[in-house]
Amino acid sequence: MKIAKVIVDVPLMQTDKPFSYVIPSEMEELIERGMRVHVPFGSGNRLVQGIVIGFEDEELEPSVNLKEVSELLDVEPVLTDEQLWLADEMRHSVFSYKISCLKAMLPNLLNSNYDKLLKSTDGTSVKWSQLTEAEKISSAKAVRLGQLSVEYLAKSKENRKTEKFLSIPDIEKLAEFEIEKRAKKRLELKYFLLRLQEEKIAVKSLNFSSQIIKFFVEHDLVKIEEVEISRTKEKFEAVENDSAKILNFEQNAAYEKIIASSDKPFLLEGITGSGKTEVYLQTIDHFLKLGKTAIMLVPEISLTPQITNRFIARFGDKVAIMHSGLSDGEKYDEWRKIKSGKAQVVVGARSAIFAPVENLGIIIIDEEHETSYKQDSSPRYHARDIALLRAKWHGARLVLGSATPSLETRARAMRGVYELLLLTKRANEAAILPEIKIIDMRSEISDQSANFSHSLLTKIKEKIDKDEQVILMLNRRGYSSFVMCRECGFVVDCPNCDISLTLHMDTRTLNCHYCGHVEGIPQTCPNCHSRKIRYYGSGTQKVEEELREIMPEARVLRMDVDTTRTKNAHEKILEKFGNHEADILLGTQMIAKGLDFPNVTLVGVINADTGLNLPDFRASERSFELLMQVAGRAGRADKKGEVFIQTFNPHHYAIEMTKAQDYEKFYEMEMRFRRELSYPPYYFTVQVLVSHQDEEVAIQKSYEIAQLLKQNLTEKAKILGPTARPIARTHNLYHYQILVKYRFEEELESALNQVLELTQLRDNKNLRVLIDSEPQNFV
DNA sequence: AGCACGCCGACT
DNA sequence: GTCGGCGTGCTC
Repeated sequence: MKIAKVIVDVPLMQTDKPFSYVIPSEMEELIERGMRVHVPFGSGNRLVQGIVIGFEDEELEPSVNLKEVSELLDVEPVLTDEQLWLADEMRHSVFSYKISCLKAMLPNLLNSNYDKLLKSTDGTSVKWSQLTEAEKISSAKAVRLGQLSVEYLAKSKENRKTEKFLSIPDIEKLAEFEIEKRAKKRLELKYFLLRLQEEKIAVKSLNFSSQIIKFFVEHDLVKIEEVEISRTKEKFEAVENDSAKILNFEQNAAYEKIIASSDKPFLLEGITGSGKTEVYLQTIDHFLKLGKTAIMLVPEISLTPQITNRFIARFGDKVAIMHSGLSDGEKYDEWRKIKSGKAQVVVGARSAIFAPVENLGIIIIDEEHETSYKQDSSPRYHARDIALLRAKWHGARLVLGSATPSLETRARAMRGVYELLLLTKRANEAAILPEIKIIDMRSEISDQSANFSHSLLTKIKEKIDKDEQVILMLNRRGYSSFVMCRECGFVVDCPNCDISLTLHMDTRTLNCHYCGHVEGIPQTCPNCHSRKIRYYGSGTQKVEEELREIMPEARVLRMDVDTTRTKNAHEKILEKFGNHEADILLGTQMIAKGLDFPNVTLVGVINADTGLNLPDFRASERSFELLMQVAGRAGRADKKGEVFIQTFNPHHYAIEMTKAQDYEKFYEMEMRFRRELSYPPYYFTVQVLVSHQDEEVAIQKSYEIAQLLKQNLTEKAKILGPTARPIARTHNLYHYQILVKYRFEEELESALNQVLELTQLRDNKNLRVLIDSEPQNFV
């Protein structure tokens, strides 16, 4: 008797282990590791989805009565052996359920309901769900033999995009077929088809009515087939081809080293404009030529057409793009394209690291310092860790690229764990580094404006007069707009969370960013009933208003969460700005990344400080990275760029090092500080977050947990807290956190698992415990 | 999560 | 006497 070990889709601690099911004999030769199944689960035998992770020949515990697998959901495995292994490896660090790890690797569509369409070579097709059990088995065998092809079908129609194509099975027959002279349209189509060069033509591109075409179909003169088309296809057609550029000496040295050895990962550290992307493109090309595949990770926020088009231009339809803007159906299309081997280059955000490519040659993580590579919900994996595992499995290269590497990465490069490759020159040698000016807002507050210094305003005017463009960044971290009464100072707070509500001008509502609570904007102060209640939209909106008042002649484009909510809004704004339909692009962080507008000669940072004083040991690092990055937007072509940074902390080292554009010095200073305070990269960190409705319970339990950790860890581990979270209450829960700093703790994993076990006790029913290894955000 | 088993209160 | 309250515990 053959038995399947199945991980069921019931994300709970008690069910987080393989369950054994008997494989019905007719399924025996079809079932494989990595396939999805339906199995009866629990006393009610409700059907749940599960993933087969292995087999046993004998049942290990004959005492338990095994049930049978009800249904095989796949004809070929949706998860590879490598992915099953990745899930096992991941689990040591993410403290999540195995099923969650597995599901993170599948497109959403496969995690929900869908059907399969079996297509035979003669064009007929049948839905899997309509087959009898016996037919299912014979069909599956036919798929194996290549007699049938299979297509997954979402239950909801809009997930699939097809187009009808026409082909001519027998041109002779068509030529000989007589059509009456008075049937002018039919004759027209006949001659059109006879002159046709292409093998297939899209029906919609023909200028003939469906009636006419139907006549040809009925006489077997033409064949119509419905072809699923990739939703992203249009994009490929619009991009012009591009070929490799000549590398400069440094770029070439980096290229040679990367292709030469896979001993250790590379850190490609190159200043803005040094041509990292060209190195990526050429190394990828090298591996493609060897018949291998590539994964290129880019932060979600920079996954703009400007970036993706460079890959499409170079590699054409070998590229699959994966980002969160795609619908489930589109993501699924791309996944299939990769899985089938049609795409060999995957460009995508964090989750693209799981792309089902085989024969991986190289993984590149651009802007490796970006925190978005760490998922901030379960499973809390870091794409870099997954990349290391995959590179190991495939013997592939791993390249981490950045102008401002994270301290962790750079420190590893210094210790020789990674090989450091430096690009110190701009690829376009004419381009010079921008000049950065720090404006001390303590002495320069303009009487005209609350946000602009006199010198920045003057400079903006000067640039606009010269017909050059300006980018203005408002640092929104730790700062959002709220409604306040001018009379009594009352601020509207969220009833569930200890935080003020954020104003959304587009929907005219007050929203809580934590629990999603929404309410209307009050007309009078709820506290003192004064009418002097004032508000502004997003910070950017307020700045925009000010700008319009001071400089009515300037054309301003605003880019923030409010203006980019709709699909493609992002792209449209950038396109407009690129066409010089505006003089000023005003936005939040999202404008700092990867944009390249040659006509931009001034970058202004309105408020450099907001991120600086956050209660997060990475606050300086983040600010420095962001400022360096936004500074890089100025003067990328032959025009010289200028950068104005407004700050109330002009002597903060993150600001001073930005002015000097000196990563090395910043690295040194920041490392010293991290060493003194025992933070990464000198120590590893893990955070335990304890939440409960009752604050007393939350406090008490978090002390218990801290105690448990102390008992199980060595004296060298440093346990901070428990302390209340910066926002102590959200969703009506009180949050307390414990931070463990450690170097070598063999018992850490088991101690943390013990903490999780605690939550299983009945008196801890309402206690929520989250474990986050190497947390990236403390606010 | 679901679902059943189980052991106490107010009802035809 | 019994219907049903939801506390407790298990799921191959």
